[in-house]
Amino acid sequence: MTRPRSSTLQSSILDEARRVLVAEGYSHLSMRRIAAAVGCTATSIYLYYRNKDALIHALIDEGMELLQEQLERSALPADEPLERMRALCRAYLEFGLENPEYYEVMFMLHPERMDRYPAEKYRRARRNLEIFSETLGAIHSGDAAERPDLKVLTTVLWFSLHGAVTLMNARRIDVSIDRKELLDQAVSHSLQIAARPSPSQMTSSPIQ
Amino acid sequence: MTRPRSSTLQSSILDEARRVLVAEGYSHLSMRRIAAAVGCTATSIYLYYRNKDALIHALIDEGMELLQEQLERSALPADEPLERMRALCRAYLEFGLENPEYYEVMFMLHPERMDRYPAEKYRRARRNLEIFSETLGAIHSGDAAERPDLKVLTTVLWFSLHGAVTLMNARRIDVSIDRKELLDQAVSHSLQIAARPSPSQMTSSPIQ
Amino acid sequence: MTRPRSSTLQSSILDEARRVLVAEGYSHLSMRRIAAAVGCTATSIYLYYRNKDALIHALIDEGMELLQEQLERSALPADEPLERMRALCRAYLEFGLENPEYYEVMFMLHPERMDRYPAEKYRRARRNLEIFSETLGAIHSGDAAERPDLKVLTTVLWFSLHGAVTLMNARRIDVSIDRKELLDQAVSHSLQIAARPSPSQMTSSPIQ
Amino acid sequence: MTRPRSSTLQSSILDEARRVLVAEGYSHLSMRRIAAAVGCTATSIYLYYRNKDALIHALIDEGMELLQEQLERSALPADEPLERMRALCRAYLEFGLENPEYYEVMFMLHPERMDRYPAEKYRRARRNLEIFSETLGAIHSGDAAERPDLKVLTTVLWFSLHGAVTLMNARRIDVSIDRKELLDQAVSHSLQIAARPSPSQMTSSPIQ
DNA sequence: CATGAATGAGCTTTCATTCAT
DNA sequence: CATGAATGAAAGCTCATTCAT
Repeated sequence: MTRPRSSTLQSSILDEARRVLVAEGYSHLSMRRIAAAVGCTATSIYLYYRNKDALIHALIDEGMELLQEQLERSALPADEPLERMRALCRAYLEFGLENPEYYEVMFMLHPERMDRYPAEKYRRARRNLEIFSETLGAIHSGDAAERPDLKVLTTVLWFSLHGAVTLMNARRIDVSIDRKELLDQAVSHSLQIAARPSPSQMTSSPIQ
Repeated sequence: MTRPRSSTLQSSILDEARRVLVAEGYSHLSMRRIAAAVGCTATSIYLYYRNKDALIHALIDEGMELLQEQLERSALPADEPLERMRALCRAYLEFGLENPEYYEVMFMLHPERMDRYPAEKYRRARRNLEIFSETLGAIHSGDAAERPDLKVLTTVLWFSLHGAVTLMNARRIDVSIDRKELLDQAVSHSLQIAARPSPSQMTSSPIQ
Repeated sequence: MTRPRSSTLQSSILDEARRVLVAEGYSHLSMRRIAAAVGCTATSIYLYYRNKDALIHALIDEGMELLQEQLERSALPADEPLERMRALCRAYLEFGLENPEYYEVMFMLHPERMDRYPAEKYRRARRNLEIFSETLGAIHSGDAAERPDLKVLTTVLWFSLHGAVTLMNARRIDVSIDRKELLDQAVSHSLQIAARPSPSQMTSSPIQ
Repeated sequence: MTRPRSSTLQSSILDEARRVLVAEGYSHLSMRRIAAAVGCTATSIYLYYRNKDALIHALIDEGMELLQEQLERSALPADEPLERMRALCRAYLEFGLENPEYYEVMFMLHPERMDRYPAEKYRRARRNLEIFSETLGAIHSGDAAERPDLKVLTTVLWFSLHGAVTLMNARRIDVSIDRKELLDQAVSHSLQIAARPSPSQMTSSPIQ
């Protein structure tokens, strides 16, 4: 009556799309299947999303926002940059491991495979990296001259986290390995980005 | 009469499957297309591979072997463990970046999504990790007591490399970042695994 | 309040339908597309046109009127019947060649394939033929007794012109043929209708 | 038993395609409909025709061949060129009027709307025009110097015939007109191509 | 006068797979 | 050892149209 239902179908569609995606993966996500599950015709989906890509973009968007929230929430209690960074890493891993298919659409889809990719959608994605960048910058604040580019460092940090999430989600990890310790070590290793000596030193004598 | 020509078709199929995979990507890898390219009918493929999954498993197998060869070849000239490790990291990245589709099938396919998955297939995959493990073990040879489990360390190292390969292949990296420097830094960061202090120290004061 | 603005949408729809037709062809003429272009919903079109056929009939009507105008305008300066006829032929060809999609809808649609076809719609179409008829009649004014039926002659003339328009628009003409000369000859041949000897002579000795 | 049936499905498909085409027109010709009518799945059609275009091309081809046969058969008994020409015109009209949809696919489809048009298919189409050309050439044999290009004359002749076929098939002809006389006059007019004076004369004094 | 929501039928095409031979 | 024939399911998408408001 107070029309909380006028947007129902649209959100049901997104809900169901997310569900199918999470449960069965990207390749099983079809318009028809969503429609069947949500109780409308495939055609109706097109009333709300111009095409399948648009629907997926909405999902990605949603995921990026969710991740951003989780990252920001996790970083709040930490007042020291390094602690903040550790919290961020943990939050990122958590998000990726708890929302594996979400994560997959967000970070594993190859853009060249999406016909129409709205560049604008990447902005929100970058925002998440910037959260890491800023914290990393705070840690390294003193020695701007000698450290490698902040963008590069952030990306390398991202590599670690992303590798952890995707390999674990793809069940590529030996089951005999203790999951908790693995995650701890992954975080520790990631944090070493923050402790890296300058690249010149690195090259000459990487270990000590 | 008893010439091994009968095995020709089987190997042609695998060759062609690999070619299609590398050239056009996993999503274009269909039985029909392989058959057309190899000059037989789609039906014939089923003489040698129970189904598409089986064929893909064979491809994965082959890819793992190829990667293993490349890793071993790259490590040969290095007689110092750390140099060896650096060579291994570089070789891994190179393989992943030069064979993106191959790499994807090898490491990004979710086993639970393939029907009838023979767990046995992963054995060869693990061999590749062992190459890293052994080198890592050699570096850490002295302090077995205090360092974290070798398997764990190797896996964390793998995270870094895998993250680098997949994010770069998925074109998720800011184009303004210099590719070469990024790779150098990724390798450097990965090598820090070999330089890690003991975990207890890590936890208390990760930097210093 | 009583301003004729209410007729605006109706005419916009027709305008847009014509534009889409001319620019993109009959096969792209869909209710949705028209609605999108005109800035209303597809549903609104049904307020003014019972269905797609009705809309198309309106278009045909309009096209017939347009053709009529062009024919009449072209014939104005000619005071001699034969010159008038030549002008009419040229104008007809011009119209057909310059508005291929329009022409197609006007003259190539099969009425039996349109549901609910209002035969009355053809009246305006016939007016265009009458323009030719009248001129033809003026040329032949003397020998009413022996010439074939004027309607028949006009139709045969129409055959020539229509054949020229449609084959050229369908790109069925050998590209090595000079377009201008072809048109000249087509007009010349059409004009021979006006110069035809009586049918009896025709049959006995068509040439000489 | 003597396997006259091995090619049955293929020919049934073509038969049905032709039937649908003739009965309901090009726009109603769908793979599904053909499959349903012929009793197989839509997929099976693709065993014999690579896609819808290929199927249509087969139809066109068939039609062109049929027309050629009819033209040649009709011309046989005539030993005088002009009589031969008259027979050809009549045969062409007959073919077009008796196989309206066939004719439509053959001559009214716009090639630019067919994605993949095999240029080779046009060869057979041209052969049919050449039959006219040759006969026209025989009539005009003496005065090669002054007559317009033979190709042009043939095309203009074709205009007349094509216009007659298409307008009649599209039911655009006033029902009060006697069909037989109309056809006679159309043939007569077409034959005037063979009797045309040189273009220069035409222009100076078209009627006498 | 106009809309928003929804439908159902339809489209071409691709796919992995099976079965009789 | 290999094929040719055929299937059934599924895909993304567009269409004209309706109905309640």
